[in-house]
Amino acid sequence: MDLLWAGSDATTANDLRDRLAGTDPAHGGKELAVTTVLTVLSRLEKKGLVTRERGTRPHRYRAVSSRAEHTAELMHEVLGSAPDREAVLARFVGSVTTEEADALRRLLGITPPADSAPQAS
Amino acid sequence: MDLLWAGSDATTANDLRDRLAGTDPAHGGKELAVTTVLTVLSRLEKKGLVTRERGTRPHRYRAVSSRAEHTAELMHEVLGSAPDREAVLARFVGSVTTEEADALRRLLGITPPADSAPQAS
DNA sequence: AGACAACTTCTACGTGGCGTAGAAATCAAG
DNA sequence: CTTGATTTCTACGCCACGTAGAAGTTGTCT
Repeated sequence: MDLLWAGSDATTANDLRDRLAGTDPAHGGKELAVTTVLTVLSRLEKKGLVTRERGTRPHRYRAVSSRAEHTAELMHEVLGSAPDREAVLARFVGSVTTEEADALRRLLGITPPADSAPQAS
Repeated sequence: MDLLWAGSDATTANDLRDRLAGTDPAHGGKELAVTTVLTVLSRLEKKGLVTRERGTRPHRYRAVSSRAEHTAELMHEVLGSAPDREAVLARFVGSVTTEEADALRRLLGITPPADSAPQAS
């Protein structure tokens, strides 16, 4: 479902519908009904994951945060759901692949001073 | 629900029931029915989050993984659900508190050679 | 052995989210 | 104004969760 996003941006329902059929070979050509897409979009909007420009006639929908961002948020949320963050982090880094650990080190190495507005691209 | 666990171990349903009433002041003394606990336990078991010793008569239930472990697993799962792990990690470390970042650095510094069986306590 | 109490399993009801979609309302354009 | 595109409303099925009662099982006490 969220997967509908996964990298696209500002589109109309119809457009999305088509895009889905192409991107997702799982359905074997079975395109979803446009209304389905709309419904999903609406629900996502209600959850704050998506905004839409209500001005234009074919409303344009856009993801509030990129997939990566959203996932990161999720992770953070999950992490926050535990009483002992440290412990969790410990297991987490323990279960992470070498590459991931590497990436983490790199990312933590630079020690970002604060946080900048995430650049699209 | 999972919260029922959160640190306990090998207990019987009844025991848990009581423990819940005590640990969770949210209910205002409203203890759950024992069967409720049992049901939850069963469902958790079905999901593999809990095992039980079926030998003893009051079956003893035990969490398969500690809360921390489970949370870490979840995080990992979430992380894995994205195509671009690195990007996610980047946002993640970006959104993490200083303490957490600290902990991460520490944990990554030691670079554990492999993983050892997680010791209880 | 028989009865009783404890324990577990089965089944169920309500809530809510997701995937899907049809019917109806709305709105822009010809 | 009629038409076609677009959005909203409503709905159905499925499944998970929280909660719990009824029934079955089993250990124990007399």
